[in-house]
Amino acid sequence: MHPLLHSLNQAQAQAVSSKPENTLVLAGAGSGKTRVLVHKIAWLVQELHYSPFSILAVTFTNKAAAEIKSRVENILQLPVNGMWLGTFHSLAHRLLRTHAVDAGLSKDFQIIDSEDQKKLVKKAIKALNLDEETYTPKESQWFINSKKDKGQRPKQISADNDEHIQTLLNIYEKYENLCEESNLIDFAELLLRVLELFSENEEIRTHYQGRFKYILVDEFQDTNTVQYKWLKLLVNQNNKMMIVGDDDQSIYGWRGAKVENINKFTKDFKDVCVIRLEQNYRSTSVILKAANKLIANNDERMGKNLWSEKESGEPIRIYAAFNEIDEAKFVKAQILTWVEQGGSRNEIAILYRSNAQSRVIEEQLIQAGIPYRVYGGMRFFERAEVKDALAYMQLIANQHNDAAFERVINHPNRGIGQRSLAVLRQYSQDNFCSMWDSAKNCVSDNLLTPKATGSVGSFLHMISMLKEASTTKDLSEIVDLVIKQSGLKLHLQTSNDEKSRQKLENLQELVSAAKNFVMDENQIDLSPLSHFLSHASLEAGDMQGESYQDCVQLMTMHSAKGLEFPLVFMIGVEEGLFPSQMSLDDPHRLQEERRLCYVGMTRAMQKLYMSYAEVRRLYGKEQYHRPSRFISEIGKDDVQEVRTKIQMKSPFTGVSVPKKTISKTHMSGFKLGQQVMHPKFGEGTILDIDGNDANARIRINFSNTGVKNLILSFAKLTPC
DNA sequence: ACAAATACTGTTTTT
DNA sequence: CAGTATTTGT
Repeated sequence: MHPLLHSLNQAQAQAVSSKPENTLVLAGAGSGKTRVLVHKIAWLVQELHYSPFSILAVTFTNKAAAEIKSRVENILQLPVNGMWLGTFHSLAHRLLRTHAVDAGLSKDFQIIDSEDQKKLVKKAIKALNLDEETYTPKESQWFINSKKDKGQRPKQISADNDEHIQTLLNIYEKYENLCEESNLIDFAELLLRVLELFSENEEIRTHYQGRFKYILVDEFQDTNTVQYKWLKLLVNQNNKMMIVGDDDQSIYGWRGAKVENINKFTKDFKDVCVIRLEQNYRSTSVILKAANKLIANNDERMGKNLWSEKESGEPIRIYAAFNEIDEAKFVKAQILTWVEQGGSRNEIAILYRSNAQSRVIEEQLIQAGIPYRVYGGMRFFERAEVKDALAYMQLIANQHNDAAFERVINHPNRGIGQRSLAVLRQYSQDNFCSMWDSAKNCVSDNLLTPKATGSVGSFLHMISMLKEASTTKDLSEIVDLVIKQSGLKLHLQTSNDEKSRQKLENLQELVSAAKNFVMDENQIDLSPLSHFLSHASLEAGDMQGESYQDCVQLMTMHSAKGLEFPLVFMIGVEEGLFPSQMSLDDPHRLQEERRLCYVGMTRAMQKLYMSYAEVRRLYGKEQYHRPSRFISEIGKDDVQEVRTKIQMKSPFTGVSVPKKTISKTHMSGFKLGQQVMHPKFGEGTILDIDGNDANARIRINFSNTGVKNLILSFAKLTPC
């Protein structure tokens, strides 16, 4: 057998070694899809002698791209720099830099993130003199992006006599103008421009069709309309494509991803070979069985049944908490037990639907002295102080970037307030020029107060000086100069609180980032400064590299996709939270929530806990939730309830009931959650023990007969 | 021009 | 409740 196929199962080997043809690999959770992708690339190069230059591999995250790159290089034992491997966005970026003029862009365009985008949209709304109450930046931004994700320009959309839509279209159009004037491109635009480039420019299209002999796409269920069209334009009779994805793990529909693209692929392309990877190497079969049962409640699935050779494993434990604090305490207790038994903390993940849920858990973990790490939140290049510094750099690279100009003109304070700014804005609007030019003219024509004239003048001078310096100095020196000359550093040094210290540290970190920055050898014609700025927007930087500490991982179920942990807690599994309130009335969104639950469950390798709280403090109000429908959909077979509602009287009476800790053994010798044998009812799980003597009532969930309440002294129970 | 006070608003976020 | 955004007051 070929060494590349050695470690693969039959389906995986088929995907890797089949002769090049359009292929759909339906890869279930934990079925080794990355492995297939990596081996396929290696196979193409090693066995079929494809040049790396003729392979295009697309992923959604930089992390995934980096992983594929390093694993391929590891197998081939040679660098694969010639290969086009990256995210949709980074590839689009590269294409647009190479073909800027053909794409109708000026060479030094800059990329903006969604925060900058929102500001620009806001500006567009203001410029159109619209009421910001009826046309919120948020809604408008969402409108614009969803249209761009579908590949639509304002002119191609009909408002259907709907005044509201028509206005949103006007905002879209105005926003486009603002972007163009400042030479800015947002994330969606990056992709849309490439689509338009490919569809309108036959020469370029045929060039890339010829160049890419084989195209691989990861996480295909997450592609949006534009990305799909983009790929479709690249494929002709002479090249082939392999897409890898899992319709059951499509959880980004709200961001424009179209699961249907998987199905569409099999119809749009001729003779698509479909390969299913159904053997799971991650979870126990109990977990898989439950996950399969859950996802079976969705319709329009491609169909897939995960199985495992692993032992059945422990049942999924369901904990009915009395409130969110009780839930957190339960999780804490289980973690302590796990660690006591020799488990390590980074084997543990606590997954939740929304970020706000981490707080209560954090409080308990802190109290117990358990180290933890919360994923998500601000990323490095998104932090305000870092973006301030970057805005200076953007302005140095392009003085006509109004967004950058407005961000830094009075930050740190230079005494240029709303009054002066209004003059500058008005002038730029009247004369159709950038804020930079407006400032220049307002200074020379004395249109500002003497004080403001001085401040603006020296600001302009400073930027010009920095621009001058940027041509001779290297990148990290420029960054260093920027944070000093701008006054950002001084500003943070004077305010002497903990926050400022942290911010200062981040700026220093930015200097190091610049120092360590290596230019992508594929784009030599870009200045280091512009290159670095693009990198900063395209790769916001998780900063997850550092902490190697052994700590519990806290994250949303969305960010858990692709990861795996021996012990997983899914918390807040309640109607209205998970599935989320906003998804309850829409069957499609509800199914996406279910897929999210599926993703969450399939993260677990050995043990899975799911919990819900009867009452939860949310937005300052107490909310009563029912257990999530997802819990009942899993069924009873693979599940063990740790405590039932009998304990839940207290929230209604307002009197707190002494809580039973399940780790504590009851004086009867039995403890909650324990497996017992009854002469008549057979095997069961102890759900609750009420009372402390022989008259204690015991509640047991029997696998054959269901839940029964018994008197401890009469029930002849034996542990098993 | 800035700090303080008040109003508002709450999923998920690969780029 | 808690964070942000905007408005108000000096």
